[in-house]
Amino acid sequence: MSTPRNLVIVESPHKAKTIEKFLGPDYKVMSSAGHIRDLKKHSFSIDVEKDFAPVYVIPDDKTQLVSELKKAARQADMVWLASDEDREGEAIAWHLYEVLGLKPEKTRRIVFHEITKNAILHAIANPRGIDLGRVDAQQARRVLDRIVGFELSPVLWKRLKPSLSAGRVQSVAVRLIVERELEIRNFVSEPYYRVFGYFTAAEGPAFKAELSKRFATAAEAHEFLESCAGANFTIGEITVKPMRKSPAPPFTTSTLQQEAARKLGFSVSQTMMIAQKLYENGHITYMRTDSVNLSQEAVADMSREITEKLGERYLHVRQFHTSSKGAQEAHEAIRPTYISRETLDEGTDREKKLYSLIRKRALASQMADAEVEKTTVEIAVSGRPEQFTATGEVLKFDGFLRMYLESHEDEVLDETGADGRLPILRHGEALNYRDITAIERFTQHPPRYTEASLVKKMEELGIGRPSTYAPTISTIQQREYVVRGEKEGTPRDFETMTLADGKITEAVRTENTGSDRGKLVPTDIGMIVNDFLTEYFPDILDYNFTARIEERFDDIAEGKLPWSEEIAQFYKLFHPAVEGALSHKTGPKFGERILGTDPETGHPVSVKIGRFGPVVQIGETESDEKPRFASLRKDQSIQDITLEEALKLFEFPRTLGTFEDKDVTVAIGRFGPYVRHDGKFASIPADIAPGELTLDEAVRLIEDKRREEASRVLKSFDQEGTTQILNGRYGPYIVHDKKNYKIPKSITTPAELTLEQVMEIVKASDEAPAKPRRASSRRKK
DNA sequence: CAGTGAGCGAGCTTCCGCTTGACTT
Repeated sequence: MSTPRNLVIVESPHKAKTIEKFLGPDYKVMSSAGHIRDLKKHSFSIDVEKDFAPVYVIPDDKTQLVSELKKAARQADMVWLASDEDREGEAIAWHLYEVLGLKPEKTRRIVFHEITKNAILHAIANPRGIDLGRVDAQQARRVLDRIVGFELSPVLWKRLKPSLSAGRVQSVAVRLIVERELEIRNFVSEPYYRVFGYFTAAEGPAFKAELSKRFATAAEAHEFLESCAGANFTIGEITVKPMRKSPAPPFTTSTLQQEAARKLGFSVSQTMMIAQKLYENGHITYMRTDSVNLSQEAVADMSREITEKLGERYLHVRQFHTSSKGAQEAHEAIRPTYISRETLDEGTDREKKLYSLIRKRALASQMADAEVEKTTVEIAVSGRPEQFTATGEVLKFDGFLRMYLESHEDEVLDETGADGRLPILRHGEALNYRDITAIERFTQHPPRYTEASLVKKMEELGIGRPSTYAPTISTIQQREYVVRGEKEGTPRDFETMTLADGKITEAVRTENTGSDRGKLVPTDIGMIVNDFLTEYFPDILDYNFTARIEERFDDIAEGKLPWSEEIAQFYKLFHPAVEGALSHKTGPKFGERILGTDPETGHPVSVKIGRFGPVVQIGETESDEKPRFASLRKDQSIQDITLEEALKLFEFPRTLGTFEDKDVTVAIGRFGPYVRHDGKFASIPADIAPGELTLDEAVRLIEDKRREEASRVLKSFDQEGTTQILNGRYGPYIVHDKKNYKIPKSITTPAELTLEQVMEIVKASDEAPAKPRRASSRRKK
């Protein structure tokens, strides 16, 4: 077998495989699997004194790959660096050139934005050199992010809490969430009344209309209904307007994440994992992209598909242009690789659903506008200045809607029923009312961010990249700056008044309000870290910081200024701010609140962020007496905890008395209140207040727990309990050597298993190939 | 997935963007 004379290096192994097929036996295609070199992971690795010289290393998990690339490069007559045409891709090409020790005459830099044979052949026919300007811009980006992250984070460790982190992207993401929460907190919801009427004309069914005016009070609404009782209703102006709706562009990473969340309920990281699978299996193009562009081949295929399946009338070839800040458009939009594949017959359910969403969105983008006829009818009320308005929409031509309907984040349930068809109505025609209802509504605070809407906002601000949206969202949750809300909300009454047959009846109905379930909510730590950073580093936390710095990177790319100069200018302002923030101030800790004094000891009581999170402290650290500490419960907040609530936290641990000659104590632990006795623990159920727990109740809990433990052991094979069959929350399972094993479904009477059978299951399970770990699993430290 | 339960005197922690595997609690 002769060795190919050409080596092509791309970023993704899957891309390499595809391309190799296009290029024939003269070409070997390998991949770098992303960056092959970076700043050291655990050290600053930037020499501030020497023009910010970066110390690059090849990470351990890349050394083997790099040596393979080196070997292949030596054997080739020509090496084609085919990393992506964006800033990072250019840097990857340069690192490859440096690390592999390539020679200029044996190296070419090529780029393509689509994985099609033509695009690649065209690229090979039109090589260029490495764009060092762009490489420098990347180095500046990299160095800046390292400086910001590695200088800010230690400030947080010293002033607030160890292991915290800050960065150009994550800190701004947290800020968005914190500020939204403050808006919500300060929002005062006002009630108002909307009025809906159902009317009938001479012919046809009743139709719905809404009063153009909203009333501020129940009295005004009532008065209006009263005057309706004896009023005449007459059709006023009728306007008929043709309208067109256009399809959305095909998916980018960000829009895919948003729509998959709304339409399929996927989290941002789930979407990316599923998309990765689809990509690896060759079903879709690359899933980390900011481009809405489609290759000519793809457009041609889609045109054919639309014309064949739906007819010429449905086709409308369009070119979309990206509007998002900082887009680098190294790839195509996300689309199916074979558009005629309507559904997948392999893969998981979720893969199939996501594929179909991607396909429909891509196809719809090349389809005709939908045509709608919108009719607006005004209805006058005699003796009143207010008017009702009825709207009807008739779809004249469905166009792209046949394929795909985009959904919107803040979709308010439309209570006007606007999409219905109105009966035939004439100007001046008299109407009868069937019923008219005034409903109390409340003004709404702005919505909390979801993962998906946060990604949308970040993209608008140009913060983060397609490859980092999902990781950033999990970082800010791992640091516990932000949690997904769990509050179910509370019921709220609202009034309704209905006029029918000349009589007004009133009723009170109930709705749920204030739920933050699944939404992103800042924690105490998130709030205080944000306050701290915005106070000391307002420039970095500015929503436009990234956009501004991107302009500087553009200057660097154009060669207007050496990158180290640019960084030096930044550092001159930034570093003193770091020193300032570090300079230790005496007095209360940042974000600390003094609640008052402890009536028993007279010592000050305060709440703040402690080593392990929010904590109440009685007494001062400097005093001779040791201060006492107690953690806040999960549902309590530094912002609004009262002195009484704080003092209550010190009621535990408390000894209730003795049982069987051993102390019975009640305490609050990491997982809620519990009773402790003789080295054993029993949780206190949520419906018993731990403060009011009596010794009798505690003993009962201990006995319950003993019973539960006794029934937990189905069978024990030895005294020490190294091998047992236990009854768990999810049915029986085996414990052997402190590891848990699943009992195969085929065994219906697990209590009758023999030791031999148990050991067989253990052995089989130990030898089984490791199951892929669910990436969504949150790592508890 | 399978059960937990402290303390504020260890040492370590940390960034953003490219990209995939490796691997038990």
